[in-house]
Amino acid sequence: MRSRKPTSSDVAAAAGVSRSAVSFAFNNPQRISAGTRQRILDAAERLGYTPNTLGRMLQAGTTNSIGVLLPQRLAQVLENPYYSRFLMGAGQVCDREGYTLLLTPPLQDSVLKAIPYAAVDGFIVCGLEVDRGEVAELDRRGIPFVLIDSDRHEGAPSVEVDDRGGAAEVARYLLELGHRRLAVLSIEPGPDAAVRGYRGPLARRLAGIGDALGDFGLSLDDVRLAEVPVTRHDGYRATTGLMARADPPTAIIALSDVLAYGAVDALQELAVDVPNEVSVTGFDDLAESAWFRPRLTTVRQPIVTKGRMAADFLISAIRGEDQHPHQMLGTSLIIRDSTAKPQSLPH
Amino acid sequence: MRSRKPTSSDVAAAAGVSRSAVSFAFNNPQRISAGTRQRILDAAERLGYTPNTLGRMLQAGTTNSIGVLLPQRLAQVLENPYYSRFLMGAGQVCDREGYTLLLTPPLQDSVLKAIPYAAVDGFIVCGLEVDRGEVAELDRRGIPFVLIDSDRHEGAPSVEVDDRGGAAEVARYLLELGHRRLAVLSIEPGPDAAVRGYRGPLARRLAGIGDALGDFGLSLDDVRLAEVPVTRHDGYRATTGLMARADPPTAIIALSDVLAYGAVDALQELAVDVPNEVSVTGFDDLAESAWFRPRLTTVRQPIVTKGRMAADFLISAIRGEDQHPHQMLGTSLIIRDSTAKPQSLPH
DNA sequence: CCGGCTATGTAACACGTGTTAGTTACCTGC
DNA sequence: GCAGGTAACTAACACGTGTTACATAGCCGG
Repeated sequence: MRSRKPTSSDVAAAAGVSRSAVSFAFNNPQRISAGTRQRILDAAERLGYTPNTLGRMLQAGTTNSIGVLLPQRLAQVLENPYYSRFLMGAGQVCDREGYTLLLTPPLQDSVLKAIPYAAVDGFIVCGLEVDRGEVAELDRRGIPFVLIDSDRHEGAPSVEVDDRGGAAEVARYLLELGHRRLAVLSIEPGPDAAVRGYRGPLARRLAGIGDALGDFGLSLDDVRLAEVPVTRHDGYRATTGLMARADPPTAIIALSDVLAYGAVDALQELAVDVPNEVSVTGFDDLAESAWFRPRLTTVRQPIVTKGRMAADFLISAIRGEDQHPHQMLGTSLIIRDSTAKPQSLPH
Repeated sequence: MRSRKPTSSDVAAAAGVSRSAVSFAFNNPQRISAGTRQRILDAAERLGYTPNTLGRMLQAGTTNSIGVLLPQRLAQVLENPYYSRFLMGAGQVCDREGYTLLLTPPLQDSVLKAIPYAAVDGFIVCGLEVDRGEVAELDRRGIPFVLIDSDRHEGAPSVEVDDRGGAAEVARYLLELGHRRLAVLSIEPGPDAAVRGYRGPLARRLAGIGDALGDFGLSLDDVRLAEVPVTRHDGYRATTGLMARADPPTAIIALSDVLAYGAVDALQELAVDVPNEVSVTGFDDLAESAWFRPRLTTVRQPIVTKGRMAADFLISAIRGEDQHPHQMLGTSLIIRDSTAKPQSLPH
C-alpha cells in the first residue's frame, strides 16, 4: 500500500540524477544520453511513476479540454435529445482536434458558481442571456467563449438560428390553414432569471409568431402562453391545463419538439384527435419527430451543424485568431401529420 | 489589452500586502481584519483578478470532476442513444454531488493515450476488456475507477448486466417460436483489439445464445455471425449482406437496438416483411424501440440505473471507502411486434 | 598545449494556488 | 513595569511539472 503517488523527484532520487533529467528523459530524449535515459525510465517503471496531469497542465497553460456551460442540471440536459445532437456536433470537432469535452452544469443551482471549477481552455455557453453575470465573469477571466442560443454579443463569437423566421413560418402556416385560437408552449426561463423580460431565442420565436399574427390582424395578446420546463411531462401537464379552459385552442405551437410530444400525450389521453380536432407543431425536428405518431409537423434547425460551428469558432478563439464571427443558420418548415385545418370552422 | 491575467501576487502588490493575505481575504475572512480585507477585495476587483482554476486544483489535490473513458470517438458515442441514457444516469449523481463530467474519447485512436490528458478525480471505464493496458495504467496511477460493460476485476468496483441470461432468454424465445436459421448481428471489438477472443458483455451474450441453442440440439456454429460497428447504417449493410446469401435467416438477433433498426431498414428495402418473413430482435430497449415500426422486441437492460450506480461507486471510491462492490443488474424480455413464428415451416 | 565547440547534466525559475509556522505589535492583568 | 496572551500579518513550504540559463567535462583542430 503506497502512501503517496511517486513524483518526478522520487524518480530522480532513485536514479541518482536531478529532476530536470527525469523530465528530459520523458519529453526530450535527445537532450540526454541514452544510458542515463534508460536508467531513469527503469526507475520510473519500478516506482510506478506517471507524470501528474494537473502539474503538467499548470505549467503548459493548456488543458486540451473545452467546457460546455449548461443552463440546466445534467439529468435534464441529457434527457433532451436536442442537447445530445448538439454535443454530437461539438464532439466531431473535438475528435478531430484532440480535445476532451467537459460538461459543466450549474453548481448549487448557480451557473456562475460552476465556472471556477472547470479546468478548460474555453467555454461553449448554452442558452444564457448576454446581460447575465456569467458573460461578464467570462470576460473578466479573459477565457475564450462562444455563445449559443443567446443574443449577439460583441467580444465573443456566436452561433444563432433564424428563430424569428422559423417561428413566423410555422405560425403563418397554421393561420393560413384557418386556425385562430392558438396556444404557445414556451420554455421557462432559468431558475434565477427573475422578472427580467424575454431574451434570446425564445424572444425571437415569440416575435416571429407575433409577426405572423400581425399579418392576420391579430397580436400576441390573442394567444394563450404557457411557460414550462422543457420536458415531455411538463408539456403534458401544461396542455392538460390549456384544454381544461373555457375556449380551448385549435392549434398548439410548442417551442420545442419535446414539449410537443407531451402535448400529444395529453390530447390522446383526453381523446382529442390530432390533427383533426387540435393541431400540434414543434420546434427542432429531432429524429424522434419523424417516428412519432402522428408524425410531427415542426421547424427544423441544423443542430449538429450548430454544435460543430460552435466548437470550431471556440478552437479558433483559443488559438488566438481574434476574429469574432457571428453565424446565423437557417430553418425550414417540415410539414407532416400533426397539423390539419380546424374542424370547428362551420360552427 | 491586458497582456497577462493578474495573479494573486499582483493583487498583493497593488494592495500593499503579502500574497497570503490575499488568499485569506478570499477563503478565510475571519483570519484577517475587515479593513485590509476590503482593501484587498477592492484591488482584486480593480485588476479583474480571479483565482486560477488549475493552481487551486493542484494545491487542493481534487478536481471535482469525474471522467468517462470512452471506447469510441465522441461523434459515435453521442450518436448512440444508449450512451445518452447512461450518461444521464451518471449525470443525476453528478448533479447531486456537485461534480462535472469529462467525456474522454480516444486520443489518436488510442484510449491509453487519452488518460494522462484528463484532469479528473476518477474514471468510469466503458466497455474495455480488463486485460487491456488501460486498466493496468489506471491501477499504476492509483486513480479510482469503475468498470462498466466489462468483466469482473478485483481491485475496482464494477457494474454489470446479466447479458448471458438476457441473451439466452431472447434466443430461447425465438427457438420456441420455431426458428432454426438464426443470424446474430454482433458489435465489432475496438480498433486495437487485434485477434484476441471475445470478452465482456459480447462474450456473455453469445454464450447465452449458445446456452439456448444447446437446449435445442444446436450450437453457435449453426448461426451466422456478423460483426459491425454499432451504428444504424452498419446494421443495415450487414443485414443486406446476410440476406443475399443462399439460405437467409428467418430470425436476426441484434446485440444492440441500434443495429436492429438498421436490420429492419434493410429488410424493408428488400420488401421482406417483418415479422412475418423475418423476425428481428434487439438488445437494450431504448425509448425509440417502442416508437419504432414495427415496435421492437428486445431485451431491456436498466441503463440509467447502471449509470447511476457506476457514478455512486466511483464517488465512494474517491472518498476512500475502500470496498469494491460488484453489482449485477437483471434484464427482461420485452415482446413486441418485430417477432413472429417462421412462415416457412410447412416447406 | 591551448582555444573553442559539443555533449551532458544541474540549479534555478516559472506556472498559481492554499496553508502552516513564525514574527511582530498591541493589550490585558497583576 | 513586566509576563502572557491574542490579533494581524508575513515568510516559507507544499502541490508537481516543463524549460531556460549555466556549469562541467571531453573532444577536436591548430
